Amino acid sequence: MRKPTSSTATAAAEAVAAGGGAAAKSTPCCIKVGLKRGPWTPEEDELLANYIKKEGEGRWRTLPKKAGLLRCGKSCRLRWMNYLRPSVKRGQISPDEEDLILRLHRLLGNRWSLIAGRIPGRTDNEIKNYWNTHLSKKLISQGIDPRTHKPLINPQSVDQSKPSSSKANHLQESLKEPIKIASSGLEETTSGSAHIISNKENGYFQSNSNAHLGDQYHTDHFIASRGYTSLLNYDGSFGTDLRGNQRLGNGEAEDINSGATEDVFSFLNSLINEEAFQQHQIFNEPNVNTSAPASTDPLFPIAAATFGLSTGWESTLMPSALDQNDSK
DNA sequence: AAAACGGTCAACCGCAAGCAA
DNA sequence: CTTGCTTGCGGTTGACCGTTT
Repeated sequence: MRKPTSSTATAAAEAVAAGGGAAAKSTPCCIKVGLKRGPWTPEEDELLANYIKKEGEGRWRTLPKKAGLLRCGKSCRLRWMNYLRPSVKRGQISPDEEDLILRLHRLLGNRWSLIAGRIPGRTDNEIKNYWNTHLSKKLISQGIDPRTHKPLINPQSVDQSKPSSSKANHLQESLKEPIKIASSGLEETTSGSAHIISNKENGYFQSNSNAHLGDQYHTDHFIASRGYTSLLNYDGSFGTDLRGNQRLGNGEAEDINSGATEDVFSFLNSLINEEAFQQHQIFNEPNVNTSAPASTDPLFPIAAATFGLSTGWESTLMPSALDQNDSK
């Protein structure tokens, strides 16, 4: 990580504050005269860290003034979250962490904060950067689409007549048949398979899985048998607001391991740790017993897709309920 | 030696959700 | 119900730095 040199950082920030460079752009967050932007100085870091040590996180809007900082609250929060927090881990991403990021990304897509929440000491920004600079390139070099985790070239599924003018278009085009799954469950296709799709505006998380009708029933039982009663909707999406605990009242520190998100992470953990997903066995058995061995669990295909097991399923679970709240 | 180039990552921005008034 | 405020998220930018030409 590059540490801002005090002199250049200060000079840059001051230049911006003085109205030069990027200051010409509209900057609603720091629009007030005199607020600094750009890299943080060690002095500013110290002020912020000392203040939070005494008063705790939160109340970001008023924090800068109270801490004696010429920064906007947003900037302070970001600096604390991504750099100054004691729990922030420094140094290279380990192979284990990299593996985990890949798996979680396959499950969650660009939900950087959720991914970060499962990787102790790593921030969403760090993971996002690592993904964009390392992992996505790595996947591309392996012929894998970093967005879908599927093979990059798939001429059959791409309509070449349409220009890929945007990310959304590109992703939409990669969908063979974007099927909206009603609350009744999976929709049957002509091939007898079903698509678990919960298509966000940007197209993330679409799935062309070959889930058979009735699998939702099995999925529900899988979920129910583990106590995750509300985690999946009938459309195969997460039913819990994954961001639930991130909207806290004034002054409450975010605890990514508490509240509603705890359930989600328990669920993720179960996927990660589930013995079934370590042992590749046949999923598609007709008689699914809720107390059956994990290897027959109906979520196996989802997890298998998530964790790279070959089952014929290529689904990626889409938290559509989440997306209703997250309708960007 | 220096200019050009490309990669990395801290920081910024716009937007949206949650909540209180 | 509406409005305003606060906070958090994901996408993007641009300064910095190492490598190549």
